[in-house]
Amino acid sequence: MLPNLTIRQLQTFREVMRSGSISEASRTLLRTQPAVSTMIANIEKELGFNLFVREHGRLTPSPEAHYFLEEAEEVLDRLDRTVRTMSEFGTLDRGSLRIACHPASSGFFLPKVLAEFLKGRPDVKADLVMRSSQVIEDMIASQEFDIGLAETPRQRSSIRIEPFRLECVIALPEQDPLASKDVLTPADLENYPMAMLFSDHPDTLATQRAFAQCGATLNRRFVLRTSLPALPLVGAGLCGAIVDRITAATSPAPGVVFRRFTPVIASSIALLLPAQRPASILTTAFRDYLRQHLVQVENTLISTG
Amino acid sequence: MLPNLTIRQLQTFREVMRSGSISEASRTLLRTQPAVSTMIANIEKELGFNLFVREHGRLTPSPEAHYFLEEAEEVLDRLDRTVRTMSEFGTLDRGSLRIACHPASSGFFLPKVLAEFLKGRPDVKADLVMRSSQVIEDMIASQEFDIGLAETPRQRSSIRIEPFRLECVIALPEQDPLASKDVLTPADLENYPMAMLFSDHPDTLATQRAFAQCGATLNRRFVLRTSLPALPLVGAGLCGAIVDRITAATSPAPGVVFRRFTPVIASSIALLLPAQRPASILTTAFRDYLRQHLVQVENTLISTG
DNA sequence: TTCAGGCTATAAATTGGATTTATATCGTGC
DNA sequence: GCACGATATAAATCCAATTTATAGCCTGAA
Repeated sequence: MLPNLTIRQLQTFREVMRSGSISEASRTLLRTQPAVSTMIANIEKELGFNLFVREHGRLTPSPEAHYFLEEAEEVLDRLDRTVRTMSEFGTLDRGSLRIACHPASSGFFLPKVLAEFLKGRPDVKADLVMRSSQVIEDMIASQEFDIGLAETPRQRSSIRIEPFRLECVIALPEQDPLASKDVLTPADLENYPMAMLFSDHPDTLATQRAFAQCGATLNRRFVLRTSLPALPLVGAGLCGAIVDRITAATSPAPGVVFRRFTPVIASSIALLLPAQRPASILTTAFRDYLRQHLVQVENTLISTG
Repeated sequence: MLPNLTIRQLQTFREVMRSGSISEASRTLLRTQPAVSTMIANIEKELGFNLFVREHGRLTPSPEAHYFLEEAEEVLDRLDRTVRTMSEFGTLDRGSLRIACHPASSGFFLPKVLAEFLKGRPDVKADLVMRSSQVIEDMIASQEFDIGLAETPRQRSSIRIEPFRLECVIALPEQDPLASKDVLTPADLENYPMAMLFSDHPDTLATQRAFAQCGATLNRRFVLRTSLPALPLVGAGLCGAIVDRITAATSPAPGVVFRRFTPVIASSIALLLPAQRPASILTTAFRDYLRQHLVQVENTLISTG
């Protein structure tokens, strides 16, 4: 029959060995002398042999006691490391984040949010990748990644979706006379040189529909893969641009002003989370943090400068 | 404030993770379901975060729970090894013996006793050295060695001494007419060729005194450092020999018979143990075992063959 | 739909091991 | 010889773990 030792027994034994005395140990352990005395006696009973030789009312550790001390220290140290590590999960000081984001958020928005979130958490690992929205959907469904930010996909049982409705805005050179208006219409932009995304993109399609409905001519001067490079073009006075709200809210854009547009062109961006499996504490915290920032972008009014 | 985990909590958690269910775990742990349920809840409270997501009355482990499982297994394994090792001390299956013996016991007696004692204890280490009795005394006093067997030294506070009085015997060729006698006297051995130890040795001195007292002539044909090589000389019919009891009792001696001698020449052999420090369990057991064998040698009658 | 049977959670009662309180014994040093 | 500091032991107490009892929830079968 093997002995059955408890952590408390190991701690008590260690302290008795360190101090060389039961009374002394009882003081540092904030217990009474009999408590320690009986606990040591119980350990000895469990082990089946004595750890100390008692003579003249003093304790002398046996060779086995010295060996046991080394073992006990290792067990206690191991447990201590575990406890420390586990409590770091609770304080968000440990863990890993696997984040997949779509092009528009990958330039400034997500890096900024992530940087803020990780400030002061040197032991948190992060894996941040940029992919097309379709690919992100699969990466979340397959649980390769913990959090996705992409254009809202159709409902799938393997993904939890939190959508945000973000109006696109018009970027204009700040000197342009149109910048005096709060809200622009297709008529205002009749034949105005514009930078826009590729033809397939929903925002492009929606813009074309808006112009067509008003009978206005859309002048697509620049075709881009992402909105970000439009900003320097606009800043240089070469064109205006239809820009998603995330890019507009976070990217540096000297010499550019943003104005609202009617009819509203809303891109539906969503937080994607793997369904079924629980998220880690860190993922949950970052999800909350990210959501908060998205809500903020959603609610920020575009004001006339 | 760091959490304070117990072994029982770790064991319980591990079982819940393994079986994937509190009810199932409670069965294998031979406890009731609420006991396990509250214990898991308490672990979560201590850690400060949940390890399982409860939905539909089922548990799903969080990523942190998987990590915690690995940690818990390591702690438990470490403790398990400790417990196993410590209980081996109790069953004498582990430990080390450092034994120093004097020449007479080093040839056959101590190796035989040690071999018997270690039978079936593959993990016990032994260090057996042969030294002069004076050196052994110091090696025990300095606690370099655990057990010494040597000629009885004077009292020292750093050594505990257990003396044994062992009569020397006469070795004779079995064909010799003297072999018919039970007890020999110096007169019987008048001018008989003898193998003996060097002149300084107490047994040699005592023998010389005995012969002198009887006015008998002692014929020292062979002078040896130990008694053992005397036996083949005696067996070959070249001489008789004064042999210490330990050598006589345990060494193979074909063609040799042993007879008592008066006046008695007694060598005082002693078990030497370090004072002050407690002996290991294994040392204590071996000391008992060795003592028993010494008593046996002490009490064995030399019978006429 | 309902019912049986699986799961988990919670409250209250119980238990048992750890702890405290109280006391005895032994040695050492003054 | 006596105070002091050590350890051991017994009895009382306390607290955490466990059991008992119960309720809620979901699933699958009738």
